[in-house]
Amino acid sequence: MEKCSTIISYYEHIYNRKLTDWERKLIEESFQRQVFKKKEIIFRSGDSNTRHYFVEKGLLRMYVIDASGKEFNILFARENQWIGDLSTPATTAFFLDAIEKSVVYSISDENMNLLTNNFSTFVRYIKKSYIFLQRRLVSILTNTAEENYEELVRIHPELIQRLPQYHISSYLGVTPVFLSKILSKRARKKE
Amino acid sequence: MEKCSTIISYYEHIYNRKLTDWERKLIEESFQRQVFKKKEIIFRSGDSNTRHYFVEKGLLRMYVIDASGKEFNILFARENQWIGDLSTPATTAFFLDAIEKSVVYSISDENMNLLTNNFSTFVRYIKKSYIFLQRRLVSILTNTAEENYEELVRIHPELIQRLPQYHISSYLGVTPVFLSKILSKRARKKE
DNA sequence: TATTTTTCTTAAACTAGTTTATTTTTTTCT
DNA sequence: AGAAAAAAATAAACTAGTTTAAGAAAAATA
Repeated sequence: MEKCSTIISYYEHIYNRKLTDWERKLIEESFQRQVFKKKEIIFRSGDSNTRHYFVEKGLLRMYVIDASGKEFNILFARENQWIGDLSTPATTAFFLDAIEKSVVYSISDENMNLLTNNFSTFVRYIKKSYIFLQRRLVSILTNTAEENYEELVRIHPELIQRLPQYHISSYLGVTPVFLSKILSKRARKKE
Repeated sequence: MEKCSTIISYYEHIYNRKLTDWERKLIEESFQRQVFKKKEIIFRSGDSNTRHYFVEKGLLRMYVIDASGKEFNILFARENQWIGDLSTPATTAFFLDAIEKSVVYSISDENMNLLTNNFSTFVRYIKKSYIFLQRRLVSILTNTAEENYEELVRIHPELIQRLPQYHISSYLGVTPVFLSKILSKRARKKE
């Protein structure tokens, strides 16, 4: 009958000690137990202030839908795993839904920060790196090398100037030969 | 003539306040100024205890070399950016080198943790997620879909049982049709 | 258990990206 | 400035992965 026992034992496991009454209270006030049916959408692209989810039972997935409507899964979470968009509270590009009927504990980003006194540079650094990497993975999964090149030109024009072409091709995940093809096609177009 | 002025102003910018004398002292004791020539290798795959690098001037890149000897860039860092392998102190899979002659401040992971009191669950969560994502990006850049499937079978056999095939194919970044081809080829092989 | 819906397989024609090799252009070094 | 080395372009034959479509198998539902 303990309200958040799964979550509390999770934290006790992580911290390797019993939680104080104050900590237990904070957890019980922060987390919200939710049940999702199979195929139920938990958040969708365009939503802001998405929450973090800890799966007690079931299976969730986070995914993107590209311009042509195709889905690409980014992450799954099963029992005792976390899932959510770390970009929160910013607008998310992802969808989260339940593959199986699932029981989860969810928490807002704000409360998550309170719980973990997230006020350090290192956290910002990892968080930023993570979000960056995530974006990159999505680009590679969803776009052609040509599109990824155009994006790079748009967002980091200065890098294009400073990098030899073979470093750019390697970043895009293609051969130098293929990037060269892309560039010559591009040059022909712009006349 | 101030010893770590670039780094100190970086932290003052991030924290949005002057640093205390104690903090300045900690920074001056933790960071090590280093100069790398163009093409100089800073760390290589197999090294452990790699450091974190903050670029004052120049351009660095972190990359993997796959089985066939091909390089894939994972990350670049220019002025005022951080680079390093967050998996440290574990053995790294990456190479770090200087694309241009570069001046950097480096710090050990241990000192980085002291500086940012990294003892919260949230940090672990992001760090783990980040490392996971990084591995995934590398897999997608360097392996064929077939190899990625074999890896998934090896590392998460239980997921294969629980996921419909089209979710697996989406995770691997290929079409369900192509995964089906892979599987039938695989079944033929194992007879 | 029969029916409907969802998932998986197969095939064939196609496209994105690779490989290897050769030539041209640009950069670096003395 | 001239020679040597590194980087980029081009071509042609190849392979990994896509698309569309139709049928088979499996799962969900009445």
